[in-house]
Amino acid sequence: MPAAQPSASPDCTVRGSTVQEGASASRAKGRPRSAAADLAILDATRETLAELGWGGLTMGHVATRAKVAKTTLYRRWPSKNELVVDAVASLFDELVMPDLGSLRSDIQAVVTQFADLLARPETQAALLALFAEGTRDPQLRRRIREAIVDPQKRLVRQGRAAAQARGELEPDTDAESAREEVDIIFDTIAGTVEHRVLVSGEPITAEWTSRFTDLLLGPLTAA
Amino acid sequence: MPAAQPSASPDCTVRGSTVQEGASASRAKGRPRSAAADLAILDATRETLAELGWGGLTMGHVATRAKVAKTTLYRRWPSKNELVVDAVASLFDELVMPDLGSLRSDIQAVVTQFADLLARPETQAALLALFAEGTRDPQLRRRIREAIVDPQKRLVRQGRAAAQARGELEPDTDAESAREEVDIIFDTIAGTVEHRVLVSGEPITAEWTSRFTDLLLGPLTAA
DNA sequence: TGCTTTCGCTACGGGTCGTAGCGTAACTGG
DNA sequence: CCAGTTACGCTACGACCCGTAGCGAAAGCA
Repeated sequence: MPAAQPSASPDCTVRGSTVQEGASASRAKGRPRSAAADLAILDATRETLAELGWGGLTMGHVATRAKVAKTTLYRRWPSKNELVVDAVASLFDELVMPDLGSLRSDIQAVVTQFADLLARPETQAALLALFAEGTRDPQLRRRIREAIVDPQKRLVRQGRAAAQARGELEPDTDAESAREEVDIIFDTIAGTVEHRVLVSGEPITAEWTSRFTDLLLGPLTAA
Repeated sequence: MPAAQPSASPDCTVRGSTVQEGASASRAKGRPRSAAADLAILDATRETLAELGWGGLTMGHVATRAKVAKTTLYRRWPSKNELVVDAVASLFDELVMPDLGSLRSDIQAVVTQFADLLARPETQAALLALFAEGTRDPQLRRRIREAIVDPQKRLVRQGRAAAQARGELEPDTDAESAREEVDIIFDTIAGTVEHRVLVSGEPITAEWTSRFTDLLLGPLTAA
């Protein structure tokens, strides 16, 4: 398995005081943080997640596995939740919107990609646990949305744009209405696949994907 | 808020040995278990869940609140997870399939009911956490499916049957195909509403429900 | 009146979280 | 080259929770 590329925002804590002082780009003064440690910690988090699941993920384990002191983890992330957000977010970056020539095949491709991602043990162990914590901690939920959920809405937007360019969909008339439509499509795809895989525990077959795509295409397939 | 009726299966552990001996219905011999304690524990679990969330739910808290010794909890449920399954399952029994005269209004009514249920703090705190644990513990997942998920599929079946009786839907041709259709519809409704409420964190408005229903009805609305 | 099982209580071992204190390592500016 | 600043590894700690064990007492049955 290829090592996932580091997340866009490796650090979670701010170096120095909270108030921004002096120049905008503060030149670090002391010993710089080890970038290798960042990667080692995130990798160790994903590996431990895959092997032991959320319940078995302890800061001690991660630290040992990353060959790093436990205190080093707490210097970067305030809590286990934030660490896992960063560790998991990068997994979603591999999702891409292909342009296969028809809206139907594009949707099927994305659904299949998402199903494969959810089949991986580290995703499976972390995603729902993270969402669960998010229901209680509004700040964590915001981080989840910013790092994981919202970035993936690009897939829906890209797919819509391609279909509009092909003439399969009407062009947008109202920006607000378009945004709501993107949201509803996204929630439907993400929620349904998650529920099927993680709750019902049944596999995503090609036939299921085909049926589900029919549902999503809705009125278009009636013609 | 009205006290929820007790779950169908109050006990989780078997009294006596695992091997079934003698008569089928084993007549209890010693001091019987307090039925009042069962209800007090389940109520205390829901209340604590609503106030402190999953993370704040400890067996000690529940025991204290139910005015019961902690050991009494462990005599009935082997672990926190199983206790919460029973405590939460009864919340879902209040969902009903109304017969409002059209498939469209029936769907909207159920979606609204489900959204209201998910808006309640005890449901919100417990459901995703439970699902998350279920991804790691196959036995717990089975209990979740049997106690929470599968029973609610009746709603989809009832709605379909009513629509078929009205002539809005074609009668079933193949039993297997019908079962798959029920599954896909159920996963779509449950998953999408859960994702919208619990992950995206946005409210379910009447307008959203209307749009989502359009999506579900699919080809029918094109006519 | 015995027998059986539950009940409340107290205490315990094992594990995790997140923090504090220390001496040392790395890097920067004078 | 040397002081200042920051990160690092290590160890230890208090607080909390889990799940179990042991005890005497209570509540039903034969």
